[in-house]
Amino acid sequence: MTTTPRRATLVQVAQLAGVDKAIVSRVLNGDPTLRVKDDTRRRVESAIAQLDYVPNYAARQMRTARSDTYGLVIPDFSNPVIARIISGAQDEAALHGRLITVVSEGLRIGGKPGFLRLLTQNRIDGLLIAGDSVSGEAYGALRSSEIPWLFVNRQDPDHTRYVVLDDYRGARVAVEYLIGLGHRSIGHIAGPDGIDTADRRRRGYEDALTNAPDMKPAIEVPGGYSAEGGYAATATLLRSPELPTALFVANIVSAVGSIRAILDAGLRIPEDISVIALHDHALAAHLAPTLSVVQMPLEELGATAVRLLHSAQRDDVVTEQVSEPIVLIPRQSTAPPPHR
Amino acid sequence: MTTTPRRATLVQVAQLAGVDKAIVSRVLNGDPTLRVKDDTRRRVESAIAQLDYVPNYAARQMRTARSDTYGLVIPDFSNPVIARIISGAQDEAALHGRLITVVSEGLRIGGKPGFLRLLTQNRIDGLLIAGDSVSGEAYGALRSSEIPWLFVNRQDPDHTRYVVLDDYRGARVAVEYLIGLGHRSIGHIAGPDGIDTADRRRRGYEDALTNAPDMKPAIEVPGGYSAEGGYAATATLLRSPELPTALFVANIVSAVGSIRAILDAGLRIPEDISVIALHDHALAAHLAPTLSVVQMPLEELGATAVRLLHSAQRDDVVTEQVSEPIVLIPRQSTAPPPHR
DNA sequence: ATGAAAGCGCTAACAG
DNA sequence: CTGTTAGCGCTTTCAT
Repeated sequence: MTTTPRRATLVQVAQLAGVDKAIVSRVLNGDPTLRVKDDTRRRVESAIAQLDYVPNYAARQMRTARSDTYGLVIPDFSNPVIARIISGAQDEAALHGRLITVVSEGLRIGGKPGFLRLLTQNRIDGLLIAGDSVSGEAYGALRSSEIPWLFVNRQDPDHTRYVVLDDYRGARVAVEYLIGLGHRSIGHIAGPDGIDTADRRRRGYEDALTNAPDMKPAIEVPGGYSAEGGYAATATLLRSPELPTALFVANIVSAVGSIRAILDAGLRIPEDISVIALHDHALAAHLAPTLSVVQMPLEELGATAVRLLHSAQRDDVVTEQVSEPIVLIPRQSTAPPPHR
Repeated sequence: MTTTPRRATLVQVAQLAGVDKAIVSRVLNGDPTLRVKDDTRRRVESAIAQLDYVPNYAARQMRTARSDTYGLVIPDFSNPVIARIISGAQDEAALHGRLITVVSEGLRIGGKPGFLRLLTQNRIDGLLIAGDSVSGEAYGALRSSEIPWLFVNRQDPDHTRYVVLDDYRGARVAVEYLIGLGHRSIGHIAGPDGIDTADRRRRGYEDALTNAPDMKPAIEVPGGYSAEGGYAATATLLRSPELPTALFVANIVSAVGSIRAILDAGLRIPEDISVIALHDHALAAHLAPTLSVVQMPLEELGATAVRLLHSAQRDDVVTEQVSEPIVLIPRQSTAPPPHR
């Protein structure tokens, strides 16, 4: 039988250093009001090092009622757009010495949504919501909770606490690029009806058309942000009497479905029709054809969300937009329109 | 000034119910040795409901030295294979009333790897490692830590605590399907050299060839598990003197690169060359052409990992393999070989 | 410049 | 069947 070496506590450090545990605690936490002799401080620090002391997080959390952890609710880990938001948020939180606990919105623990567990059990100091389905009862629980929260990439029902991307500008950049290539008839495979990100992209598309001369009327088909949705919407759009020469797809995942619908219809990309999508991800550069995109600042969105959660007061109105950098990445899927 | 309603504590519940807090605690935790009058139990339960009482998690954690949380180290949130492992792990943990804290292996907090923070701060009751880079010093910290840990989809350096997929069988299923279609010359775009998942897939490929009659020799090119790697390896392979009629790609992400390399070379899929990959994800059904795959039980892998972590003793040797369900999903990218 | 003391909210013996 | 007790390890206020 080997005895498991019990982890050192504050008291043991204090004993070794020959001081009271209060001193050790204050040294550890960098208490600015603390005045100690250099020698004392050194003894404390060497005792900490010698015992390999690490503060007990649970005890500290209990005492301070803080967890140094933020929660993040996401729709689904398999969404590549969300993945980049998580990365940005986690890295930013780490800069503040904090962790992020990510839960998917479908998760249920003991019959209740998993994120409510986070909320009520004092496990987090703040909550970010990047999911669609926090509404109704769950939103009520949020509103009445004591911890700060913020919607990410999505407006909250009351439009008071959210941070979103500048989807409007992203859409304009994409469509104006197509116009610059010479396209005069441009269709839009939109996001789901009634989702605010989709609305902003749609307005960006429409305004880009309106502000250019000689454009054919807008053709919009809502497609959802899935490959299936993109396929179906594009198939529908391709049956329009007036076939556009270019397509702006609201989301890179639906764009994959779009591309297949176009190729399935016997059309070539970009010879017959150009395609550009919003958001980038690793695969876009390796699809056939490689996909032109407008890359949106998703990591920055996640990071900004953490910063705002960190600094904003519980009842502040926070309505931020992240606009930089928005980058056009032309690849094979866009070209000047065909002569007809 | 509104006074924030302080959350109810165990003592308040006990007072309201007219019993001692110990009783409340034991009712709450379902202590099997507890004998109480039904009436008492009812009073306790109604007091809990009335005060909307939720146990303070930090206090409980401090007292019990358990956090009801497992850690999971991943290479990267953007990896679709990893995403499904996370989902499976999180759902299984929820069934046991536990949460999962996911950290990417590159994360650093205060100059140290983020997962070490989890480990030393009593934040987790166990750690799953699905990343590549937990080795050397970090692995030492793991070995000497008191909490149980388990490698997922990857063998640990000592080959004593891991759960992996049956990559060998997945590979055989894929290759034997190609053989069944009539292919006699099959190439392999392999995973990274020296990674155990890649080795098992390679052996499955080789054995499938060996066990079939009239097969042309194996052609293997290591490609990494990235789209770039798949593109480069496939481009190399296509310059072989003996061009295979089918390709088994070790990973779905690299398969995207593979497809593009083949199309870029002016070959058609599946008319000139068939392609099948290991692992499925949502996009595979929407690539052009849609991609045939062998779907591996990634959610089950995550869930099994949690179950093993949960039940195995700290020093048990755990070397599990998850084999069910492995499902062949034929799509457009595979067909009988061309007549030559 | 440092120590003493109180207590955060909970669980687990043990006593009755 | 139920109450009492003794902390878990830490931070913070107040003395000295």
